[in-house]
Amino acid sequence: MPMNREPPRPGIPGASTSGEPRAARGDAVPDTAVLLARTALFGSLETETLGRIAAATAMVRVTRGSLLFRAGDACTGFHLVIDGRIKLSLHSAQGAERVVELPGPGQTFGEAAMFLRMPYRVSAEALADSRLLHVAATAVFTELEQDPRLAHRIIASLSMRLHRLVGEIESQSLLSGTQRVVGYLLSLADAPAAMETVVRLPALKNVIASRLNLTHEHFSRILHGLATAGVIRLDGPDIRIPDLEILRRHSG
Amino acid sequence: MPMNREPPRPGIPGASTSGEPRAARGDAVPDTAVLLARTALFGSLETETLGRIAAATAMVRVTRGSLLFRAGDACTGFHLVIDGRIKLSLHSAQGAERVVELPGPGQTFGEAAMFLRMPYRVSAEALADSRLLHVAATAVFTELEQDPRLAHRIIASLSMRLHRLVGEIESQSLLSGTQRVVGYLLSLADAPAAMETVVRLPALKNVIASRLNLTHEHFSRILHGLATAGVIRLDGPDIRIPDLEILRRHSG
DNA sequence: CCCGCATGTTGACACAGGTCAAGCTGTGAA
DNA sequence: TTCACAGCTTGACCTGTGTCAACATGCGGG
Repeated sequence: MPMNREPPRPGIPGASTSGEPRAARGDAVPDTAVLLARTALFGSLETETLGRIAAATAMVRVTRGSLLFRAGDACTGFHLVIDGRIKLSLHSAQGAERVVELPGPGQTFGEAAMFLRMPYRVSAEALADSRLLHVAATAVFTELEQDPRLAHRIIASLSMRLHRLVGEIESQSLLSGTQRVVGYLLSLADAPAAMETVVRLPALKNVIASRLNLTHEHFSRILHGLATAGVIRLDGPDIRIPDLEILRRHSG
Repeated sequence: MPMNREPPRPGIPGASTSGEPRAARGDAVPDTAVLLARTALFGSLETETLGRIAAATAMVRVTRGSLLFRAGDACTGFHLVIDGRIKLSLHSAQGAERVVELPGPGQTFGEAAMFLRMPYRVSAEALADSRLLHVAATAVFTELEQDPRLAHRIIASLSMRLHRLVGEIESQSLLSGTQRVVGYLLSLADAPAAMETVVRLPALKNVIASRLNLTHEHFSRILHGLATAGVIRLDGPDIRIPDLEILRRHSG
């Protein structure tokens, strides 16, 4: 097996009954309701509401390389990543792939398709062995009737995603390849300090390249260009950034 | 003044008090509530709810070339186009422009910024003398508390927009210039008939070019390429499509 | 009626980024 | 230990699209 950059935590007891709603004693997975309460969508909801949603939530385990769903499949709910990494991608008629997003722990995906009651537009593949929660659409819809706060959250979350997608379009049409890479590296380095920062790419380089709408060859050249310019240093999957400000100013 | 492809209806009496919530007798503008009820957002809402929202709605008139708002401005509500045409665009630091959307009569914009309570991400400029309704955010928020149906509508509308934006990203990263132009022409020709169809570009060609992420020169060449290939015929702002199926199959 | 400017077309050329191909490197399996 | 292969790098080359510049066209205003 090739390099696996995000191995599952070593000590997870088998618990082979995947799809079980609530994790039991000793398992590394916290309570479903607790996990849901940590998301932007369900944070600070009433305990009862949360409980009912948790009851309609199932744990899903996917192994590296397996498909969670593909574009065109019916959508029965949305997903929350517990651990691992998922690749959301579009596919052209000729087979070309374009990675759209790489949700990791704490992130959700599939809400838009769920609320539209339309099939998925993207395919989802596990880049590492992953555990997710699948929240059934029906539960969300029934709670939505009752709780205006939940509606607020959903609206805010969708708007935020819309906002970010516009940013995506902006970066793709107005920025050069190098600028997109720089912007991406800066977005990974959430620390705003001017100190040396190390970022780890959340997936293999060819995946990141596609996420940035570049070929992996071009991405490689850009990275090495930045390295010879001295604004980053390459170290396998890690990228050392001596000074974030200098990198930010490096327009290309 | 240069060519104006979308002149305001000829016989609109002055009614110089712009910003008046409700249009009076004789004016070509229907009742605010009626206009709102026609949108996907507010359709089939209770009359009272609609009335309260209509009371918080103001008519806005903008002349061709003037800015409705620019990126970074605070957002106090969203807009519904009554007539005319608005250009929503992004601007790079170097001054390059990218047209994102061209909302016309019946279409809305600015919801995402409103719900996020964040400043606008795009600028809005009138491409023709236009009339719009501005719906105050406060009114939407208060009605949202009460009416779960409104919440549903908003969620559906945001999801739909998200869906379309993903399509935008797909077309930009997976399709060639010619394919994007063909796709755009087909989207303008809503008639699914195989009969000869005439579509009129909703804005000047340089604007459409930017909307498709092309230079106007390249757009011109693509259009003439399609014309010499025989799949379309050019006639100023009109484009005649002898057979939609043949155009659809024309990949490149 | 003519001038001027906005708009669009066309040509020559440049360049970012894609394609193809060869080779390197490190990890996992045998 | 060795092998095989996935991942990555590097080089040579190609092409789609952008840039720049010249010119056509047509509407609106003086």
